[in-house]
Amino acid sequence: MTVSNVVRGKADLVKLETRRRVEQSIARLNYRPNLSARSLRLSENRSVGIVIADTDPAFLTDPFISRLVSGLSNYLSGLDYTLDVQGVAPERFESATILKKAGNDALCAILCGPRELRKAHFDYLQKLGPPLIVFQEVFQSRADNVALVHQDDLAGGAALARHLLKRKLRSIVFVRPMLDWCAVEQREKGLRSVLKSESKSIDVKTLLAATEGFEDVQRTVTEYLRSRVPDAIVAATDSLAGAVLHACESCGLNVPKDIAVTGFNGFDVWRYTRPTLTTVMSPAYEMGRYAGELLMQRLRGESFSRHNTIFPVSLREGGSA
Amino acid sequence: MTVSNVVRGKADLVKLETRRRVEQSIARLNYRPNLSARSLRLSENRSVGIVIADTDPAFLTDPFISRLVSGLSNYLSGLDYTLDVQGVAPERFESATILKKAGNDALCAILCGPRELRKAHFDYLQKLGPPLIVFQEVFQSRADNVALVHQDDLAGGAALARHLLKRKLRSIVFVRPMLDWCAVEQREKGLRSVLKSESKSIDVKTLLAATEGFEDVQRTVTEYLRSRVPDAIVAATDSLAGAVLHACESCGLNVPKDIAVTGFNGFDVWRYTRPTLTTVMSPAYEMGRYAGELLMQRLRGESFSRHNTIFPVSLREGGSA
DNA sequence: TTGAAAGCGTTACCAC
DNA sequence: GTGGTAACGCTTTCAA
Repeated sequence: MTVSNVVRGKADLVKLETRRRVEQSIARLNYRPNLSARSLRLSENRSVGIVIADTDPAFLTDPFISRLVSGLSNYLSGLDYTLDVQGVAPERFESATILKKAGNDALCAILCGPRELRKAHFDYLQKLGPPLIVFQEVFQSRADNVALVHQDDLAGGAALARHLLKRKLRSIVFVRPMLDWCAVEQREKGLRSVLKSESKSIDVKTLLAATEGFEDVQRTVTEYLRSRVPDAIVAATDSLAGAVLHACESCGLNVPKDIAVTGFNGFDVWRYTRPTLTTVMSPAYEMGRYAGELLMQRLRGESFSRHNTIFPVSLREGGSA
Repeated sequence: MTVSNVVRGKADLVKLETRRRVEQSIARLNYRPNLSARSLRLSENRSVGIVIADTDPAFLTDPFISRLVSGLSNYLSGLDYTLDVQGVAPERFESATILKKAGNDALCAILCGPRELRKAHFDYLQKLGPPLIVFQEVFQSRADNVALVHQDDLAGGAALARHLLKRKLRSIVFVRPMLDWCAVEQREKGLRSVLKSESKSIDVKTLLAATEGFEDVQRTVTEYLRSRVPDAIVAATDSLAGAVLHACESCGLNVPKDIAVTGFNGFDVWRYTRPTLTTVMSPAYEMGRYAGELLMQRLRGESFSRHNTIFPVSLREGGSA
């Protein structure tokens, strides 16, 4: 017990000299306290898990995800909490190690796949028990252990639409990957709703690329452009937009004169392209950090202060539209 | 015990009917096995920790790091191991939560900062006890619980130098961030060694940007270009190279005609720029995956099959040099 | 085929 | 100030 008191810094409970002796032994023996034993005793793991559904093995490569996870991780580290990260294919979601065994005080998740599948995963996560934050989804839930955190992709899509309407538009193509993400659906929805209400005559098409990979997108768009050239291409993300720009270039189109191009999630890519991208800025890092705050509040015994948080986004004008 | 046998799938030890009953109760009670208790009993956590030293709070944003961590995480997930991820400022390295408490079966690390500091952190990590893999460092160690895994940045820098020597060169600038990374040092070393041996008359300067941030790099390079224009700029990474391209453009320089530019770690950025970047391809994902293999081998009781693994890199020619 | 007992390393509680 | 005792949930061992 005295050793335990020293380790945990209960300085007033231990005589100075005893403390010294204990500290020396700790240094000599290279002792580190066993986290499992501590967790077992306190029934508190000081650890949060995040499960990320994605078909891309390099799931942390997505700039939105990497920023969100960084923000969450840093906030938790500051409070001496650990973050377990696991990527998982959407079909295998429920068998993720993190979910099968109870080793985290709270869970976070990013889902993808068909809406029904995402809903099923959402329900599964809720039933697991521990406090849960799901990012970038728009489900309803009245469970008190669940909170949703997402950015306002609907408004983002709408803002892009309004921006594009400054030029005369007859046709728009929305390019997105086959894989379903709630955020992408919302972007398209926001875009279409403004276009429809402003002008019935604009032709809006959706173009699916097999994956988010550069080649797939470039090929799909190039093929499309061969048959007809829309007035604008709205890409679901900036990296798609980067591939779209190349497709336009290879078809001899000038952006933005012949065709406008926009992205989404302005992190870095928009700066590198020529012209720079008109895009929508995403507060991904802050969302991760905020989720950490919500969770810690909840773990302190309070209830979630918000069950649904929507982060605003902002249009950022580049040269591409 | 019977319950335990059911949970662990020791089917032959339990009568079918008993198993059914247990499974029903598990479903009804929403039971998940407690990982801490299991770890304590088995003295095995089924978890690996990775500590990443970085001054950038969004430490997972770096494309090399995000790919490496994804590769490691996926490999571990496949074996039902968990990955704890923590970013930490180099000054606070030793106080990282993951390191203070023993909660992982093995550790991984990516270091940065002045060489002496990195060495100190390396020694600290070794003394912790559990099997350790350090990425992107070139230290020596004969401890049997340590392995080093890095890519051949020396050869990468040399390859770039040889490529650049195809044009007549009088002066080269190597642009890098203030923050020290072993990989960056190696790239510079490889570059300089070839330049020196091939031609004594080439002037090689190093230009330090305050951070890796786009604006910092662009400003630093633009200012430099105002006083003189070298024949080539070798950037420490692709994202620096992206900023360098903008600086060149804003100074009215044509790349590659007036000046050559190269990057490093060809993941995505090189595709987006105009012209595309001449860069060096990095096997980051594979390095993470491979580290996972090494660790699991080691945790199975064998010793590290290799204490120092060097991954080859390859030059990828773009339009910028 | 089932289950009782012991012990993994820690901390809350309490007696000294 | 110090340290004995019990208990956290699990698995190994062994007896029933």
